Amino acid sequence: MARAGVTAERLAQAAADLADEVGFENVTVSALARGFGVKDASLYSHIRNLHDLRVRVAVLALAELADRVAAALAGREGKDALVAFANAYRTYAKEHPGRYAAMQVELDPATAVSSAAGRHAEMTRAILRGYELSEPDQTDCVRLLHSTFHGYVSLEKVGGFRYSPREVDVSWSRALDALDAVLRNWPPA
Amino acid sequence: MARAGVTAERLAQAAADLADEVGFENVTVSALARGFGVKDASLYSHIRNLHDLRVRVAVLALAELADRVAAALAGREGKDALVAFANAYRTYAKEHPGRYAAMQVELDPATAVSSAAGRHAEMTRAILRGYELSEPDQTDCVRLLHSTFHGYVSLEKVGGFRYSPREVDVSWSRALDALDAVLRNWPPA
DNA sequence: AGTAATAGCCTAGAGGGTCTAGGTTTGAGA
DNA sequence: TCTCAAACCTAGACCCTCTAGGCTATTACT
Repeated sequence: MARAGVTAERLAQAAADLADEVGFENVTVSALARGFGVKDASLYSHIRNLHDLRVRVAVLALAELADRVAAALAGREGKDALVAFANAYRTYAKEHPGRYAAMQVELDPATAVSSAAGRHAEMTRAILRGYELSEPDQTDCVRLLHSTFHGYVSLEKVGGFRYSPREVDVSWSRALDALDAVLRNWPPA
Repeated sequence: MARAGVTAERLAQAAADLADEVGFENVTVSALARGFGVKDASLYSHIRNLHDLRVRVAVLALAELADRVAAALAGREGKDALVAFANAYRTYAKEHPGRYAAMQVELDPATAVSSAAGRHAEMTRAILRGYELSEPDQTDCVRLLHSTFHGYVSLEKVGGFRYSPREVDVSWSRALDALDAVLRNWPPA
């Protein structure tokens, strides 16, 4: 019988696609094996276990998102850059809910360092260059921005904003206005 | 043989405690049944299924947190109130990681309405009364605040802030300063 | 007090998932 | 052509969810 040609990379890709379809929590090694026309046990020569698979999806998603954000950021600065970053982030989360959920798995330090997480931090810092901020304010701002983006996207997904007629997109762009304002006028410690 | 005295409420309580111990995702009907000295199948006369159990934990956590926030808010206004709310939120999330995770399950509209979610929204609006904001800005602010709180707490938990020496508590209080500033000076549309 | 109804608990078991141990096939290079 | 490691397999242990159907303790009513 012909080989299915499974590799860890293909598994991660397939798992990511499946996650976007059925939800990150519902991705199973079994379902993946079925997809490749192979027995469950076979996959364990490519991945250590389910957690390992999930981490691979997280790393993949982190890199994909970093690429998108980098593209969105090209040639922009100041508020333009802020808005481009934020929208790239939110759009990715909406288009790839499973991948986005994967990004929330806790990575062990080694994996985190070798992942695209550093690029995300760098790019956020790049935005802040338009705002005349120095350390440690910069770090505080990076944390605030990331928190707000993630929080908004994540509450939007679980339906936390459904109980007001106010359009979610409008609130989002007002939130970006507010972030821009606070970065331009960062309060002294 | 004596009855174990299982009720849906006790199950939700036990599930919440277990969630804080082993993580919300790892709460199983089986483990719960073992805790009560009862067979798995017996629990299904009290809960519909695992999802139902999780929703009950979410509702429980929502109510508990609302109580805490209400207590923290009593007699405060303006920035004091903002900080008290935020800290009550973050403290609860840290003390009860499992319960906090439960709060992120998607509730169907009926459950959401009958839950304490409304109280949370009301209390956030109460804070904003110290800031001279009217609709629809108020709704935008509620969303921004909630997003930032949730985002920060949630990134902190998965270790997103571990890669800078800057103390997480300090960044947090600077974020609250920033939110206060932006609420006092909410940018026009 | 006697009885009927109900709620709480049980056994049995189907079905699906993770993961290990150990065996067989395949393909690429010596 | 032979070798050997990688890719895949079977078998099976173990845990989990949830249904069906049955027994029993408690409660509620006559």
